[in-house]
Amino acid sequence: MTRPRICVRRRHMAEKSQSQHLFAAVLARVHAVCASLATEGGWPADMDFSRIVVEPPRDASHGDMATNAAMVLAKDAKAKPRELADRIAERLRSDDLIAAVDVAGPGFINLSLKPSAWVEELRSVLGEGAGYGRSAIGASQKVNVEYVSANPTGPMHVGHCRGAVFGDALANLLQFAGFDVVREYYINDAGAQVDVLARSAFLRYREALGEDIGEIPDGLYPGDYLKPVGEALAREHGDRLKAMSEAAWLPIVRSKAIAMMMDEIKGDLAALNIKHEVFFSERSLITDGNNRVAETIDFLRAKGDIYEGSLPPPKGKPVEDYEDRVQTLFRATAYGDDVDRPLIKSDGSYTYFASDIAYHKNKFDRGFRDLIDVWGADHGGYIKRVQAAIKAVTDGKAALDVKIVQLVRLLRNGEQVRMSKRSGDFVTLREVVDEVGSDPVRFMMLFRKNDAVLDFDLAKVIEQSKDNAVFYVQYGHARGHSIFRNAREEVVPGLPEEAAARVAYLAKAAVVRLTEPAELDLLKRLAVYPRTVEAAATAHEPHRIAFYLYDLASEFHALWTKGRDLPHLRFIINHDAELTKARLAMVQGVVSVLASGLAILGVHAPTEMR
RNA sequence: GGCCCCGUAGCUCAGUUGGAUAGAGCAUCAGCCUUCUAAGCUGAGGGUCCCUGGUUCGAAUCCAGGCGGGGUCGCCA
Repeated sequence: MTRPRICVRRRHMAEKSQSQHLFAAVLARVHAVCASLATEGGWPADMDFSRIVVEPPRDASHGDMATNAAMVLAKDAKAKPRELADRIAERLRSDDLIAAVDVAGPGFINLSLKPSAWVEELRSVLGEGAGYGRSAIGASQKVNVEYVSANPTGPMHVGHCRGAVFGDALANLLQFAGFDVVREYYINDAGAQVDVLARSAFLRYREALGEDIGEIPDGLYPGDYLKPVGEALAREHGDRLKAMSEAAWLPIVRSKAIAMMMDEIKGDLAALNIKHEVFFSERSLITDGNNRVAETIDFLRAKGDIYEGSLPPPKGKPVEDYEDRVQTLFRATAYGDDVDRPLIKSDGSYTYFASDIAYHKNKFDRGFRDLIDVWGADHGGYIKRVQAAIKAVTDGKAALDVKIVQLVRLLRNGEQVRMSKRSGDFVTLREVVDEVGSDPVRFMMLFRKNDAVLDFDLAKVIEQSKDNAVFYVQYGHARGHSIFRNAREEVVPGLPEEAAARVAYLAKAAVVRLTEPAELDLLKRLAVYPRTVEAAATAHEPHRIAFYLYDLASEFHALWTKGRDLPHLRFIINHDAELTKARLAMVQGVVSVLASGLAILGVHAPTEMR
């Protein structure tokens, strides 16, 4: 999936964000050195610096940061990588942030920063508070994130959960990275399934009026959740609907049922801490004054992307009543799809795909160039055709990234939770959230790449042990606050309880007293947070935040534990208030970043754990 | 059969968009420990990154082909 690269803009933004965090700051200095070497050495004017990166080396013994600048530029500069690296290294040595520079391997430049650099970064963490890690790479560009979009024919079930949480966290992440995000839900209220919903609700309506409706017939929705709809209809309309023809009552019942189902779905989502800004009705595409599906088809027809023709029979298992017929087709193959796709069904109504094209065109018309859809694994085969359609309908000016979330296997103590065979009786999202709470659901759904299948164990996610990543990370945050409480009683009585006041108080601490290697390691971990945010946002991968938080919590817990054997490493030093305050400042840094990351994931950051 | 996704330690999974000697947790083994908040800690062993070729300074990562698992394949949404 190629996303639009707006190079000029991007470079501009990169420069703007350079002062925002340490890795970007060092990258800027590497750029500056290379630029001066370029003018002196007469390197080609169009040399590409964009491939230069500054990143933490995998092996910590190589220093704090490494850059590939020499290897990337060697060819264009007509120099050997090692020699070029030596020249770059020589100039970096005089930098005030950098303590040591050496050249290794094929031409890596390894940098060790002065301890003061990390300590300064901690000052930034405290200075920026909740804003630390916020990025400008989004450049306020509009992004539409469409997720959940469950059919309004019943409550949400567990299957919807992962996409809902993923989409929501991704939206949070993009917002934090400086994008102008709209969270959107597409209500499929136009297909045959909502007519089935209406007929099912009508039965419940008759039932509410005292009629014995017996068994719900096959093909209708049997769930009890439609009973309140029937009752509401009976209250509002009495028995008047019964006298009407189906053509007359169906729209009335349908819109009532859809409205009540959407209320229920919104309640389910609220239980997971999810709120969309836009609920877009599929039906509104054709009923809202003008028929936008027809308009879109005309638009494509004018471009020559629509024709009447027949398709080869589907491969795979033979279709029972396959009948070769001429139909209205979108020339998807011209835009990278495998076959052309029908837009109008044999009964004359639009296919789902036809409305979907109009819907995505509508997003484009609303000013979005960056579209993200979150779908379930069973929709993988649908990606190419929608991307093809968007290419056609926007002249390639908008790009759609489809994030597929894989299946979740619901377990309890290692045993798969089976859904009952009786249709209509499924495990609802609400049941799961009620049982384990929203935090474990959200965190565990995000503690895995979206395209890998996930086991979700109802028993394990509420365990309070190190094996449970949710607990482990939240406890890190709570432990920080516990340390504040103890410090207030023992050594630092003036430490404010209120967060902003405490941060301001600790920002004045003598952080230069943080000199222990383990402490500096923790500060280094904090310093990669902004970088992690940017990388995760660019890749559309919120799971990276979850893994980062786990690592940060782990390092924090480890340092705490070291204080048991080595009392001089404890955060609270009774005879030294100044050192204690410096360490509390570090703890505050950890607490701030944990809170920030958890907020992106939509998980609470508790100040104590029962 | 076409297309899409996945394949990394015994197990569950990361791997910073192509970087250096591939990492973490669980499990196993060996020591230590009983706390500033309840999660114990430190270390060790453990690898054909599914296979074969290609691209280049450099591949778990990109490309081609194959193997294995899953999903999907007119007029469902």
